[in-house]
Amino acid sequence: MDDQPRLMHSSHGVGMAGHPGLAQHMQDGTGGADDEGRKQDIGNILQQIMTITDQSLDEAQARKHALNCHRMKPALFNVLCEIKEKTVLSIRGAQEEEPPDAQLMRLDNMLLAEGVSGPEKGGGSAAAAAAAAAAGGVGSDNSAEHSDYRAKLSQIRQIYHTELEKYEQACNEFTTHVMNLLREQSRTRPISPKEIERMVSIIHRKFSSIQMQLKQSTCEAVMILRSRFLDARRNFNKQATEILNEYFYSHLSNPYPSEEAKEELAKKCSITVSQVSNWFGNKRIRYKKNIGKFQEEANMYAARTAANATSVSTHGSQANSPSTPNSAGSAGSFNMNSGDLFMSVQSLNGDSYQGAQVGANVQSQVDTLRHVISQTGGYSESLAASQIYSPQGINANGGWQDAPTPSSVTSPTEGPGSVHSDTSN
DNA sequence: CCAGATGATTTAGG
DNA sequence: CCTAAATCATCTGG
Repeated sequence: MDDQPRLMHSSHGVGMAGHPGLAQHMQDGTGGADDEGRKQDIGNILQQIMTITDQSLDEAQARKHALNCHRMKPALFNVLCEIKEKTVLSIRGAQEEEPPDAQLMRLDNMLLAEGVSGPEKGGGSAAAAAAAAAAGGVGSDNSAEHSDYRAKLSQIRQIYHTELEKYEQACNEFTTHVMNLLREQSRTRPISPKEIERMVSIIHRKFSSIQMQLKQSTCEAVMILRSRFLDARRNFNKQATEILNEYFYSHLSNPYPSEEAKEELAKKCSITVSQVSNWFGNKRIRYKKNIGKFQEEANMYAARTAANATSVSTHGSQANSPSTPNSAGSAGSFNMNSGDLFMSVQSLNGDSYQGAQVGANVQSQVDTLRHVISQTGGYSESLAASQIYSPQGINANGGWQDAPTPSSVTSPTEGPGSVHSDTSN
């Protein structure tokens, strides 16, 4: 007798832990003579409950059937329904519609963007390529490197999909199982369809939280992969850098590519326009900061473009041989930035003055030539006097930006007529 | 490990 | 929006 409570709380979770009220009610029955008998009944019931798991299915079924056919059953059922309605409503009230999880959406978006959760077929390589392009692009020469990335990515994708499928399947199985169970039980206890729905949504929530973990770890894996394979090679490939540098040094007087020019460069380098912008932004600032450091580079590109643009007057004999770029002198003059030796190119530029369409070409060549000239020691001396070189736009207080008004500076040589020399592009 | 290089991002100004 | 400038985050070579 006094081991009943122990029984109640022990074993199999079949006990009445969930219904303390019931137990209480049973025990605080009216005292008196029949108390003993009542306890006996309760003991029997509990005993039955405790052994319920030991029963065979048939037995249980039979018992259930017996219960269903009990004459008092409908009445009892109604009472249960009534009680339930009261309690369930309060529960329902607390039940919130789950707002779409922002975190989950972010993960989903990312997986989609990475091509992990996208369409299975073809999505793989295409998405990988897209990701690659987005990640910094890269041109032709490293497609081999990307195959590795792609392989790993598709591996991740495969794992992700199988896991996801497994989860989904498990979820569905479990859901149908629970639903069947509930439906079955609804014959003996009141269960509204709403409740089933709620149960299902709870199950789904649980499973989706598991899915979220899966997505999260997949995202992490992809991120790691990316940083390993793509971001790691955030250096643009050599060719791209070359193209950009070429443009930069051949437009040194005004290294601000227009939108179209940016697009063109982006296309040529297979990078994005904003990457082109970034590159030029960085280049300008870094060039300006330490012009001396870039001399060698400048010479190289200047020489190259000058060589390419042969048709111009300045035979490349000197230009073609960058020689030792060690022109400390010119570097010095670059650095000094005193501001007054700028715009002097106008004399050269005079030719282009008449035709806007030629202007751009000429200007760029002037730029490159200026550098070649500044570099090739011999010239620099003679021409330095005539202030040919020095990055024209760069004055003491800074950038190319405020350069275009030569009148503001001491340029006694020319009239303001030929001003807009660097309105190339 | 460090310093330098380099692409990206942030901040502030126009 | 674009830019300059500062700064961050990584990668790289010594």
